[in-house]
Amino acid sequence: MKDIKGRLVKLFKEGYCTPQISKVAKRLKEPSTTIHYNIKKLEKEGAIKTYNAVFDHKKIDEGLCNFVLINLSPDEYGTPERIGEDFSRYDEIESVDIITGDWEMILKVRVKDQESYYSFLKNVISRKGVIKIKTLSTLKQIKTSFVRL
Amino acid sequence: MKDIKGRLVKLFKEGYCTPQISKVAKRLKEPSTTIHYNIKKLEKEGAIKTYNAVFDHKKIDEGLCNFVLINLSPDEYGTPERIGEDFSRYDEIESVDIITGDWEMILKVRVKDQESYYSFLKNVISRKGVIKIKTLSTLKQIKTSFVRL
DNA sequence: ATAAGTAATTGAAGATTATTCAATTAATAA
DNA sequence: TTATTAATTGAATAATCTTCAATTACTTAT
Repeated sequence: MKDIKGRLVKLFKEGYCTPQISKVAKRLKEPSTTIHYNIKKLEKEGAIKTYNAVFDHKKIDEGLCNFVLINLSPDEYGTPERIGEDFSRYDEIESVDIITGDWEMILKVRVKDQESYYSFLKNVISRKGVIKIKTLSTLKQIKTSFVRL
Repeated sequence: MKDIKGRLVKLFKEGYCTPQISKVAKRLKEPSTTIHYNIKKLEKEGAIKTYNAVFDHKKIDEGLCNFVLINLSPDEYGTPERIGEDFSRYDEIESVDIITGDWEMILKVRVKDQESYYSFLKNVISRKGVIKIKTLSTLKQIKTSFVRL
């Protein structure tokens, strides 16, 4: 069999979706051309970056979700973006934010289980520039990407 | 004029989008009926919850993004879900997670500016059962909802 | 206040895409 | 092996998106 599922998940994480103009038109009780015009405008303005799927991650082998707080070495204070950009390339990382306070960065990481998290921590997150890590492990998710689960 | 923009944003936060079967078919070099079949299967399994838009929140009056760590009173240890469910109803809250460690819950909150955050903190987040709050303020977002910005 | 210019809304037509259906092939279990 | 179920596919239909031209609503400068 062809592993279509895995390839679909990969594509839908970042895009390959589109708005349903006619459904929106019916819901808002406006002509579909008006809806079309306004959506294109939002896209051109850059207000909408893309359209993607929201998963039940338990069902796509990403049952473990952790928030990861990161301290950077003082050498990196000037360029936390570079490290953040590197992290952002991994499919396992849902979000990367540079923050204020006791920690410089917070990641949201989704993997299969503790074992794969340990391996991801060792091989990806622990790197030059990262001097301290604190993991907040998610016990239950109630809302994600503005979607109630 | 009709405020179509605001209404579109509200709908697209939670859904009203759909996969682009023909684009996926071309990309994966499979017949579109095969793609269609596999997508419907993922939806039936519940692996895909919905399809939605990913915004540049700065451009939709949600320029301020904060992670909020919450301590609950011991009375609420048994039912953190109830408080989480209540929070999840607010459009300003992108995610709600119950976590391990020093804090019981973490929220991701998007509002216009510091003033509206202060008001949101006072009127929504500070409530019976919440005894301590710590805000991690986002200085720069590098990736959100699996999308690099 | 008015005119000129720009932006937003809309209906009708055409282009593109999703969906259904029936048939074939592949996988699984007895 | 054989029976049963699941997955893949092409052709036809149904539905949707997109374009275009026209109208209406806003904005700005005089």
